[in-house]
Amino acid sequence: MVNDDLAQIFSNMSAYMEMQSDQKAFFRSRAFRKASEVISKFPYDFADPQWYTDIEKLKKIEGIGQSTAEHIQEYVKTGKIKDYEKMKKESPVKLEELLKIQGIGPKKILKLYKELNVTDIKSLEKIANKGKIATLEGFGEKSQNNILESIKFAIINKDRVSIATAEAIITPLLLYMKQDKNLTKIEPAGSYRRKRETVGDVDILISSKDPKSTMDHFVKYKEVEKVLGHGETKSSIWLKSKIQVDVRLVDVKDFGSALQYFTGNKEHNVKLRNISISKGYKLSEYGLVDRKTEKPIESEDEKKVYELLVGHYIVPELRENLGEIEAAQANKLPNLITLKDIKGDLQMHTTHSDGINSIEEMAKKGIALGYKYIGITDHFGKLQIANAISEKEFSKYINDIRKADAKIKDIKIYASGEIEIDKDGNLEFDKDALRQLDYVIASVHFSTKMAPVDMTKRIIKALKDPLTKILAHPTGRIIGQRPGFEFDYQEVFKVAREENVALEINAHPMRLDLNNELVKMAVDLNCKIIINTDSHSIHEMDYMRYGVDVARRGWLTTKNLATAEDLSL
DNA sequence: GCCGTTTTCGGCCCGACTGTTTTCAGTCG
Repeated sequence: MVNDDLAQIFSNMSAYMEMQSDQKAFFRSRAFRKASEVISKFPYDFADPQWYTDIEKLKKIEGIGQSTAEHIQEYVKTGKIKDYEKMKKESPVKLEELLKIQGIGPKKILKLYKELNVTDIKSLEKIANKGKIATLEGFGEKSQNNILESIKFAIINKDRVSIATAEAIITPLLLYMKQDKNLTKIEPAGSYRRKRETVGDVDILISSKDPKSTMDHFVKYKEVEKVLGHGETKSSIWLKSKIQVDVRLVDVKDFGSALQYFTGNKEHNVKLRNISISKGYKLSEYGLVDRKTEKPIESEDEKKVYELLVGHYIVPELRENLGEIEAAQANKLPNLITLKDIKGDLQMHTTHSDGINSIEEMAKKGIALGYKYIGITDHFGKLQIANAISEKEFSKYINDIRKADAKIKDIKIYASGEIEIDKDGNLEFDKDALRQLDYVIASVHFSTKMAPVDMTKRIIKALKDPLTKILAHPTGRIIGQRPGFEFDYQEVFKVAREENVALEINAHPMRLDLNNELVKMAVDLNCKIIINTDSHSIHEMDYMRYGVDVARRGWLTTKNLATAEDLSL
């Protein structure tokens, strides 16, 4: 959505301003930051004419004034903001790139540039490896190591975008491709089809009655920045949104085996090919053929390829060579959950803390999604920036939820709160207040660099508090920005099971935490898993599907999917 | 740059944490 791009741009402009030292720039920086926050949470698409064409309407949004409103208009119309382009051009450093490194911000970047001539990640890494950062005033040995570690993480995650971003880019491209009347089949493949949490290049498989004209149509897509390759069976484009898309054209009769091949992953395919050999076949993107007679067995229908080789169809989400092939052979594939199995959403924020919609609005959205219940979980205690609920504000908070619950008949509204687990593993809020809630959702936001053994103790203690019913975003990772903190997952999961605490899959596309591997571990340990969106607005409640994708990739069935009843709410 | 007046200027969110210091600046949420 254009809002996400705008939010990112204003956040970057804020950083550029912060690099200047005068008072005026300081407050401009704050204004940009505020605008970025407001835009990122805004529930309607600015690209919709009813918003961007009406400057007075834009200015009514808190935090957006004349200048920001004009910038929004400019961006929707032209795809660029001149002031921002100017900032980028005039800056001696690649700020956007360097800001991805944890622990350094505009001020430190400026210092690194002035003292050591650091201009991008590459020069930063070089200087850090030479040990020069540790000698700089305000930096030290630890800062240097943290920078190096963060660089490694940033490099690994370079050029990958979240599944939600990829989806927003690919969906209109698929629609555009379908306008071509010669196109007979189209299906995205690769990690995108497997619903991986991040996507590098996107592979799309197509068939056409007229390959040449369909490929011409593809490379003429209006979002193309550069055509990287243009042939009759394979073309590649680099989109303005900085993502590469490869299209492969195959004969309709080979579509199934080609789709199988290009969906992967690699290890899964290797194993499948070995199985085909042992059965006297040969499997490639051109079909399943008899090894001796070279006679084609099956090529058009992917499902049949699987049924012939391993007995049952394996859905793309499971194709990671994590036991799915053996499970298919033994007729023990899990009956994976689907979005329809989700009966409610037990983590969301409202205007009582840092959300932008009211309790009633969230409830109505819940009804529209067909939910039986929702849980309001505003921030409590110390998180001042999140406008957390203080002990003084508590009674109004809980009363408001009870009132809304009494008023709105078609959905149950639970009263809860997202409570910080302090360094020692205690829930950081007045216990008498917490007891009035229907449940407590506990999570870690601070002091995340603890030794794993201490973090394990800390979380376990919180799980053993009888008030805790859900452990939210257990590892705290933010995709592409920071890895999760480490602890003894098995140990923590076992305690969660014993204490009947559900482990959360946070469905926000930047979190997806637990990830699929940890979901599988938790499922194997027979833990209860809950999927919540952690929404800060009604439109984020639609993120549930990303959480369901992770759950499916983690082999989750309804047996281990927690409901309100399971948590005895 | 935004906002709200005391209406065209003056004030603007804040606490914890980290790594660096020995009282603090920068970062983060």
